[in-house]
Amino acid sequence: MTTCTDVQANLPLREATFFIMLSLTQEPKHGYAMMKEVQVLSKGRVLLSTGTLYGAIKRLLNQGWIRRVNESGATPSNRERKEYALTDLGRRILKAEVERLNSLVTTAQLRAVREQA
Amino acid sequence: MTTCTDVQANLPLREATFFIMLSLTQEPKHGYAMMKEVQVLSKGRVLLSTGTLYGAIKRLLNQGWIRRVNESGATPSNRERKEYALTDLGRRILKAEVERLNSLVTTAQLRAVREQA
DNA sequence: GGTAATATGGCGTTGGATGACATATCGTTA
DNA sequence: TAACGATATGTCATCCAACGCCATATTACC
Repeated sequence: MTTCTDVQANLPLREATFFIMLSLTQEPKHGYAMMKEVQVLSKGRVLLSTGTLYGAIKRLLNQGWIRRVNESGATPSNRERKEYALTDLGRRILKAEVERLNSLVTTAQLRAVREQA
Repeated sequence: MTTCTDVQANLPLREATFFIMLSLTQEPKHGYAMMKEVQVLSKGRVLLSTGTLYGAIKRLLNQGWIRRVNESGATPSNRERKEYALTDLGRRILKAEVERLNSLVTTAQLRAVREQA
């Protein structure tokens, strides 16, 4: 584990990372479910490859932003499924990122970015 | 020049790129001025290294997102200063990015990302 | 004359994203 | 029951933007 508890130092999040973490805000999920959720959350714009997804999960675990959640005792089958949840640190980072994003939008709109045409 | 006119395909922008382009929305600027402006726009959060700045300028020129602007005939001195401005494509991309960002914030806030503590 | 600010640029390294590949199970249906 | 698409997890090589470090030169000020 290589955790950096300085929230600001971990920003900005890349798009894939942002959506992966956002997909875990409500309840724990396993990888494949996260992939599908990201697709919905991003309105189809972000289609994670498995390389991105499982690479990110590995990294996020290592950083202590998500943690492994034990599936409730008896598995419905021997089909492998690993569930993950946000840690408190992860939740704080995600919150800070949303605030950063919000500030970005406000700044940009003050600049009145418009099409000339 | 390796221009891709598909605006959506060029998103998301990295933070440095976003701020560099945002610094050019009002009037043309030269590199060093862009660096200072980014510092202000980001409220001190983003301090570009010259490596990032001039690397980005080179790339943005190549992509056709910014263009070189001739300084008004007689230079005030022989001090080298190269000014740049957003192209129409660049402006469209920046606008699309702000919209993407705005959508991101809305989505995230619907998800109600809050601290538990 | 010295120092800080202005100004431009190259180069090697790092780290996250990506696409390709590999593997196995589950559910449906022909 | 065989085939097929969806579910599910993972590795690997490659790419690219950002970053820190270095180099260089001019301008302003004391």
